[in-house]
Amino acid sequence: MEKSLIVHEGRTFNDFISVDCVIFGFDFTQLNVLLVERVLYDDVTGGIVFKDFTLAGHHIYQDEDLDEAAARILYDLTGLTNIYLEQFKVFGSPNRITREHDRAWLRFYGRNPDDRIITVGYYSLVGLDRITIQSKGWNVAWMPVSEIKDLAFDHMNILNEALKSLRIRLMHEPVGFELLPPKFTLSQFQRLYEIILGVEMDKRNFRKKVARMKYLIPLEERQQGVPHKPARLYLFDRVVYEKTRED
Amino acid sequence: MEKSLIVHEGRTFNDFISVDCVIFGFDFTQLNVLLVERVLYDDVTGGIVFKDFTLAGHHIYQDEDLDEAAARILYDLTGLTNIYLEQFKVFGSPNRITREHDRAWLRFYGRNPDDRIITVGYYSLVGLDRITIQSKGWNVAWMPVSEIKDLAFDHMNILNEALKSLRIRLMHEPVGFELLPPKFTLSQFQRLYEIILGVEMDKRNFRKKVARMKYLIPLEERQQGVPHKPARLYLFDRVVYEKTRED
DNA sequence: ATAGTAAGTGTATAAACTACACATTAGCCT
DNA sequence: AGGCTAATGTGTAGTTTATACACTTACTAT
Repeated sequence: MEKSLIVHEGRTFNDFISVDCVIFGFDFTQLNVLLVERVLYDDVTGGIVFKDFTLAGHHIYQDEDLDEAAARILYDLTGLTNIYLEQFKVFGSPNRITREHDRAWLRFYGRNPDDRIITVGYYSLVGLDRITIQSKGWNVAWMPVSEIKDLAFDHMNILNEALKSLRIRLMHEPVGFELLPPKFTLSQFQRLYEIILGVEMDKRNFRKKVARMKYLIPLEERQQGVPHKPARLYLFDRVVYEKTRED
Repeated sequence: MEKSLIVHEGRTFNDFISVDCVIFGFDFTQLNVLLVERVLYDDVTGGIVFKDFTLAGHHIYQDEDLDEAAARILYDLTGLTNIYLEQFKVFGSPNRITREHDRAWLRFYGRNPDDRIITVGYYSLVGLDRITIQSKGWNVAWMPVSEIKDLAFDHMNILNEALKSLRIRLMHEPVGFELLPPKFTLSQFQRLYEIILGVEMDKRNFRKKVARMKYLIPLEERQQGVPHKPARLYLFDRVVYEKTRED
């Protein structure tokens, strides 16, 4: 452990703490995660040794709060602010990074793979339509959670833990709204629950349940351009929700 | 940030990460927390400048997992192993330690109060009768949560966050058993909920609810030596509980 | 024996959950 | 224009869970 050498815009990074953000997005069909491409080049030839994906993560600045760091990482990748971020777990095993290709990648970028780094995991929920990815030189991509088989470092584990937390949270609080556009149909809302929780739900019973949520505002507006009976659109009223929460 | 100098039993401490344990105990009357006395002595006279209390905390060893560190801290203070420990939040604000007496205390013990330390918070639940405090030179004490007005550093904040997590958890899972002796009465069990959640509950309705918990085993045994009708004793069956959980 | 104390028990009402089937209304196709 | 397709939208009956509420029982201590 040496004094930190990495400096950026006049601020010093803390080399021992990083934040990883699991950024979830829902496209009415699947739950997706925002991933960042990682490339290892050959020291000698400069050719590509491998490509894979990491979660959105970064070290924290020495004078930066953890929540701030998570918000910064989210902003740098998506341009979004004021998004709900949940700190769900810390990953601090001394053997977090054991696979040889992960170690090689770190060495290539001048890091010591034996340095111990503690990572604080956050997840955030973004409505896919609200976002135009601001790549800033990174190659980023939405990927369906169901298709992700492996990730860099221990990020697959971090993703799984984030999913677990999200599921528990979704069962108790209506966080699903965050993953949808401002106006949505009840079917879209139901599908979101079914996909994230991995269950099937009865349409009538689901509607009875959400009818009790006073913060779910039905509009006169309807879906347009669909080849079937157009569904009514709904709004999530955050103010009413905050009032309801007091119990 | 310099190379770590503190070495203990041949292992190196990580100076940037610590673990704080909020160790809860219930004595049938109140919810208590295990605290460790902190003393600041005068540099010159050696007299006591102040005494107060901290949570049970410690830096982690470089080769130690976070959960291991939490278990070690709990063991060192109570001699207990195999106790449930829940990692509930990370405290990493760059301004965690601003009060002058906290800074003075750190300086006295050779630390730089401006060093940034990230603390991972765990809480654990112990049945008070199971435990004989192993002080190992520290002055430790159980203190009722309701009587704690302030603690060292940001530990009051950590305690409050632990309580918040515990309450949420208690509403969803029957973790209360951990705070009671192996055999307990339903009134004790109910009082535990009332005290931790800060609510009053109806005796008959409470009993109806717990009657549905199949992992709560009624014994033939009864309370002895009480000046009123002796209550039936109950056991928590962990095996049945784990089976019930699968739903 | 009696007073004090906490244990233990039942019923009626309201709210929430589950299972289940058919008519409606838009676009699309011919 | 008419019929097809596809998803929307709605009601009821049975079961389980939540809430409100008061008196008898069994032990100890005086």
